[in-house]
Amino acid sequence: MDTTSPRDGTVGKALEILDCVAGFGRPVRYSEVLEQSAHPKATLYRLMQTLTNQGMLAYDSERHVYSLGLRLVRLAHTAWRESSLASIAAPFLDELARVGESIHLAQMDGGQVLFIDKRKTSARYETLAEAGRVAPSHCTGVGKAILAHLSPARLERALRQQSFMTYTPNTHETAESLMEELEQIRADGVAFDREEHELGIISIAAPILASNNHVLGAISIATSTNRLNLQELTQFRPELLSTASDIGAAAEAWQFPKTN
Amino acid sequence: MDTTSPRDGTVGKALEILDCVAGFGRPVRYSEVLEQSAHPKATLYRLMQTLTNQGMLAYDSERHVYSLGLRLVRLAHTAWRESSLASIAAPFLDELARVGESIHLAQMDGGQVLFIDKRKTSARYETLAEAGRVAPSHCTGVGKAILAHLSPARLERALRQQSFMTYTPNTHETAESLMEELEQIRADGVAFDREEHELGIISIAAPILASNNHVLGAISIATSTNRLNLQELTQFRPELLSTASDIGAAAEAWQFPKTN
DNA sequence: GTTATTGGTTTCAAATAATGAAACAAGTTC
DNA sequence: GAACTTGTTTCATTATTTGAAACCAATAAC
Repeated sequence: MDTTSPRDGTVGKALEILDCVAGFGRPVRYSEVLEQSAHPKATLYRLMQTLTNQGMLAYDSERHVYSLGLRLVRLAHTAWRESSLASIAAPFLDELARVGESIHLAQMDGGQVLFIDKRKTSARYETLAEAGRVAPSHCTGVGKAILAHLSPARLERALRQQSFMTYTPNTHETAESLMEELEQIRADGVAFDREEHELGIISIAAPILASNNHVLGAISIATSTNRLNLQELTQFRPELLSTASDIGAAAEAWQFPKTN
Repeated sequence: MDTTSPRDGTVGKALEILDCVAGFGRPVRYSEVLEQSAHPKATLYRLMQTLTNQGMLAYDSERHVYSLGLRLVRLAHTAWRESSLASIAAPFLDELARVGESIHLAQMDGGQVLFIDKRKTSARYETLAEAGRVAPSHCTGVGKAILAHLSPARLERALRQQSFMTYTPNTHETAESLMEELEQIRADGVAFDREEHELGIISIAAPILASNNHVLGAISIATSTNRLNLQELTQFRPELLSTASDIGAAAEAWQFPKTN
């Protein structure tokens, strides 16, 4: 699972470590990172020291474990506001949420689907726990919707980054089988998740396109099979498509204010 | 406004650039960063190239501007979940939110107050736009609550990082005047924001303490002077204190699950 | 109580990667 | 078309990163 390209100097290595720590999904000891990392003891040690210094890692001196630092949260705040569709799409999502099912907004990030925003049916508040979550693209509605509209070059690269892990009996297992469906999605305009990522969860997704036909992201309406079946989910198709197109148009129009 | 310590190698410089880009609060041109940064053209150029490569910056090739990259959002997701009080505090905040005023959860990060989570009175959903926001600590309720319980050494360092910018007529202008109030806060148990950061906004805040008396963060109940006055806000004092203490206890008890 | 073992930290010469002055492109503006 | 402004590449010099090995501290084994 080699994520980043090997040669990007010292900062590349440092960031690789962040990914590694993130990958554990829990605070980790130095030695655990050492096992994963290809670097020798001393090198890794100093890098992690630097990262801790810089607030990118946090060190709990009582338990001797590292976790990701809060500086990331501070930076992500800005990233989210500026570099994602979230701020533009927010009002449209609010509107779409009135269908009464969960809404997702996602963008592509390194072959994976990165959830940028969400509207939930339940009233429970959620914050960063929701934004920032990642999922594979070959078995999610938003993922396939985006893949289907990628340029051949980008698609090829994205596919190479897929693991094609099988999550459910419905998951695509090969690039070929996926490609076939992508063709159909391109023709149809919407993508379905037919319990491909998680049994019991289905969704209908539409790509968000800029005028140059560049795909910016995707939105989906997701539900559980207990509530609705695919047939019933399809009824939201018009609203979904018009919302997606509205967001695309808004993104197009969005020019950051002339200087400051 | 020199944020990070000078000598932390290449990664330090790289991260400094991220902060710089974040500081603009909007997409920036290369030359704008160049002006701010002390580095020569070529150096900065390559660093930004690397960061872009790594997904820490995003480059819009049409408008020739950089913004913070989505990789940060992905990483921050994990950081937020693990390295902050947010996940532990969430249920307690939900409960406290029933007082009908806004609730904030904050931690200290580099002398500033970093908002980690929030409950709003209005039903409007908010995500990363809320978590990740920063504010000065010398003029906010949560900030002062935390400062008051910092060890002398940490307090001294935190104070050195304060700009003591005057936001309103009520803002503390000197360390001395602030220190005096901190003493009182320590005795009293809660801190007030008396329209020190923004006119019309007041809050009552309590520190979240671990058993070793280490301060982990703070929570506050904030409102506008249109709704309540300081006197009325004080009525929430018992609930605020007991919630803070509950969160502290929960954080104490929280041991990440034995391996995975 | 001594001896391994494991986990973490420091040293220092060698190797590599970062540096930055300057030349070079590619637009813009005058 | 000349003078800017802005962004990109080159290349010898320099400084930082590197990593084997030594070291230290704490725990486990004997």
